[in-house]
Amino acid sequence: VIPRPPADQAELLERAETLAGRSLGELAAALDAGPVPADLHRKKGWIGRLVELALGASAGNRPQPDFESLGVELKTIPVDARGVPRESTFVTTVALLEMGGVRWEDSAPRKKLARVLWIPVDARPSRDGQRRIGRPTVWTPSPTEDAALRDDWEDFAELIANGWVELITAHRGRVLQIRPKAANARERTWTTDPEGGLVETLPRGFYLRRSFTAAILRPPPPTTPLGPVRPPSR
Amino acid sequence: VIPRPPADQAELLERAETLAGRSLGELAAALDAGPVPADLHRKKGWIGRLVELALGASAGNRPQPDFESLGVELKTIPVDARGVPRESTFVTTVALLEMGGVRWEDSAPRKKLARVLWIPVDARPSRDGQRRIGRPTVWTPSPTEDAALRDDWEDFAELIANGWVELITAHRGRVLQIRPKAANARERTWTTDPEGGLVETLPRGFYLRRSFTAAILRPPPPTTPLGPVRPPSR
DNA sequence: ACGGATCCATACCTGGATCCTG
DNA sequence: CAGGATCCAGGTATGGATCCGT
Repeated sequence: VIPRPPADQAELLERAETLAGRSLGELAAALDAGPVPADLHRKKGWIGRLVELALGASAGNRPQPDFESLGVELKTIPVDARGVPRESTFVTTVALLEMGGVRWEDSAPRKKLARVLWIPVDARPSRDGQRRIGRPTVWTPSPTEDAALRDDWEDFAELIANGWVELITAHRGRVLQIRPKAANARERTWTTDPEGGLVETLPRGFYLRRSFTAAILRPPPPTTPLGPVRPPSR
Repeated sequence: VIPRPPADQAELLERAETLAGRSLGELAAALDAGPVPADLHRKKGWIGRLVELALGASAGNRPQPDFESLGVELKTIPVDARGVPRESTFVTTVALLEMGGVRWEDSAPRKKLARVLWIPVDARPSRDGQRRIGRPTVWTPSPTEDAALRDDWEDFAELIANGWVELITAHRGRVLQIRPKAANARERTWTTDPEGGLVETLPRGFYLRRSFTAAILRPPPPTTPLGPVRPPSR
């Protein structure tokens, strides 16, 4: 039972809506994807792959968007009972050697984030097989959001291009972070040092902060000329 | 039971001598390498890996020589009852884009062939588990052999550097051939065309002709001032 | 709470070679 | 017979993310 790729974005969103409310167990059974692993806490990518399968994403680990012809990237995101993300979101690996001379507009994270289909997934503790899929959100960065991402990215790009990648910690960046992305802390990749030579360093990835994705999933309430609406007091 | 790497070439050769006369079944059992596959005709590299294991070769698919610190390349070679090779011998992949501006002395096949430990393996049909390992030969190209290899290599290098790789068939080369090296004929890699642009083509490898390896495994009988020795007629 | 560290699946690549028609 | 085609194992890289100690 493997669905074909959706023909257009409307069909993709339609399908994503049909997933809302279904549990992981139901979905896996319907897709003949085997039982929900008992040790789901060690199968970190399992839900993401399950939803890819359910939506007919071009499977595999290719660098293209999940729905290449549609230009849509799929991201599942674990949320609490209120729909607030429990984790930051991995965006893409940091291409350390290519951070010089690339503009934000042409950067890998910008391309990944150009259009994202967010699928929230209930991540309340101890409910593995019963965890439910939430309602999807298609998102494209607003000018404000794009500017915030660009500001952070340009800060990182300058540091890295100048060989100061070791100064970067997860504290940096208002909406976008750089954190390790590797099998373990002994992994190594190449970067440039302040003198322009090649040196080894830990592979890193771009991540979106929780506060940023929280705002995406919870659009602000509409404001009126009279100010924010308050619930009637009884 | 996995042997450590040999300390020097003498130890390597010693160990290789102890393999002579043993069957694949015996060797596999001694190494705890599982049973000899029944469908050995589809496990093309199995014997090569078995012997690597037996001799403590730095396992895996790294581009280094099998015995890196010794500068020795290990090659098993299937032979008939007389010790004559039944197949040509794969040497290395053709690095199509790097054939220009490299001298034979610095080329990949030259490095691979600088010193080879040949292990003949009985390849008479229908004797799978009973096939026996033969006596090893350590070989370094003689000046004559090196010149023959160089001649062929330079012919190939010129063709490829000028974008004429498609003209190369296995008919070409007196001792060294170029033939496909790929999972199948639809595989593609890059090469340069006659105008210097990049085009896709089938990945290829260097192979030693049977007649060449036959001469390595069967050194010529000593000649005397009276001519070749003939068996006494009774 | 979150910054640093890590876990799993799978595609891809390389190195081991021999297969198999015409 | 041998030129063209192919087969398998295992390591590495990439993409899916969440884990977990302080």
